[in-house]
Amino acid sequence: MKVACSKCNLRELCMPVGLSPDELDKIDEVVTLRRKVKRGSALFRTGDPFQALYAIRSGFFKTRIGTEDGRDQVTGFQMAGEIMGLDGIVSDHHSCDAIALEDSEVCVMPYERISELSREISALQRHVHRILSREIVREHGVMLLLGSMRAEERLAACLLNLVQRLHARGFSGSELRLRMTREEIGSYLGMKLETVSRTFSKFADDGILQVHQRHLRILDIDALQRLINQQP
Amino acid sequence: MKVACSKCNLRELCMPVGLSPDELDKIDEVVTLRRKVKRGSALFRTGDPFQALYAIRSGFFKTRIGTEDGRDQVTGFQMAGEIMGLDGIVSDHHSCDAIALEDSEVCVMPYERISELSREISALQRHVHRILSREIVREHGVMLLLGSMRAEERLAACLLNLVQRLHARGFSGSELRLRMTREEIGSYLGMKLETVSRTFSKFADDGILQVHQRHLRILDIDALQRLINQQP
DNA sequence: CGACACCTTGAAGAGGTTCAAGAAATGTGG
DNA sequence: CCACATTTCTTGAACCTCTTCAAGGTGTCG
Repeated sequence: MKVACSKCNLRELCMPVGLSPDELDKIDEVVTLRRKVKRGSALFRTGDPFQALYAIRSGFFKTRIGTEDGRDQVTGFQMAGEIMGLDGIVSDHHSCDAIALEDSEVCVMPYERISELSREISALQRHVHRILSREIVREHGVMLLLGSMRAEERLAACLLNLVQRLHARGFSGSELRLRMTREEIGSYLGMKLETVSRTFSKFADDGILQVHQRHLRILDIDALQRLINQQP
Repeated sequence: MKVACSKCNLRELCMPVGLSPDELDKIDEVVTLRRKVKRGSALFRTGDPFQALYAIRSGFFKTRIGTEDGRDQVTGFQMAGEIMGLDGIVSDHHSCDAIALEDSEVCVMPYERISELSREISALQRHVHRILSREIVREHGVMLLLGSMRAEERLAACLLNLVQRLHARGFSGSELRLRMTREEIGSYLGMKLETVSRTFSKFADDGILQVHQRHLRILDIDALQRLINQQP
């Protein structure tokens, strides 16, 4: 039932590499339990006490922040092997919602345990730092996207990013099934759902993409790449 | 010449609180040297090998990322007591530029030393995690700003944020001297310098702000606050 | 004092939003 | 398994915000 990290096929995504057998044994104690999250429900919500980081074992999530006045911003989409909950460290409370976009399962890694172990295993310490830093760099990229790109470029960048991450997990490098709505994509990319839909249609007209609802087939990946590498 | 961290008046901004005298002694070894950075020059640049984190002792910085096609996004403005360089941890190379906007001085904290010490001092370990997490949460806020706010709201949010951070450092809560150009503000906020200028003028017309070049006086801070708390 | 960078303002234009209506897919309950 | 309700997606047309282009003003530094 519970698969040890040391035997998990996602280990290279979540855990440091190059550990000694001794260290590998200890690492197995990081994950205390698994938790299933139904599509549409929350792994954690803004304000929840922070206790653990979560590695996605299977499924797909969005994270989002909201404001009192009802504004809503999707801050990212997360897939297998990625870590959620980093936002909670600073204040001991989560500052965003993590919502499953399909039935999912996560590995619960109590923060206290991670902290203790990374004082013993410097490779783990380094790994935790890297995960945090990687998220900062990822968000820099989103800021570039939101701050300086136009609608077509944003969507192209988002699709390329998704397909590349899926490809790294053994899925097709040209075909994907979106787990999110046009509205969620729009929220992430700072545009309205109608604009997302129109841009999909334009890509289809241009022969870059085949769009059937949430099934996408990328016909011309170079064209997508060119879109984001060219100044308007 | 070199002021020990334990005696630095910015200690509460950079360093963990509640350390034992013994731990305080060790903390002093984190900062190996100070480095002056002239206005306009870089503390580090994209591609530079990552070796240290930097705490701002005095001055003001911007961080920015660029792309091959000449796009440019300011990812943040940093002031005394704030930490830079976190982006470099993940890949051992910096992924943004840190540029001084006025003559500045930073405390160099070699990453190796921080890592070693935070294995010994769990308060330091926790502190490093918090700093990284805080940056992630800050960037979530910027994503909300860029993804869902309009020009006036963005500028209002930016000004409130700046003045609040300055206030926390003992400066006025209503008056400030900008260290950056309209273009840099615009890059940060995802708008053109003309729009920044126009929005300043509008705020002045509305009696919210006095604007004389880079000297700003906030006349109605509640009005600014209301601007960002109201849906369009 | 002159050169340069920075800022302001106007007018025209483009890109994206809003509002609206209908189509397609998905889920629900009988 | 089908009928119906609901959610999601697409598309059109009018509108609005911000950008672009342009010109002139202001401040700063050698």
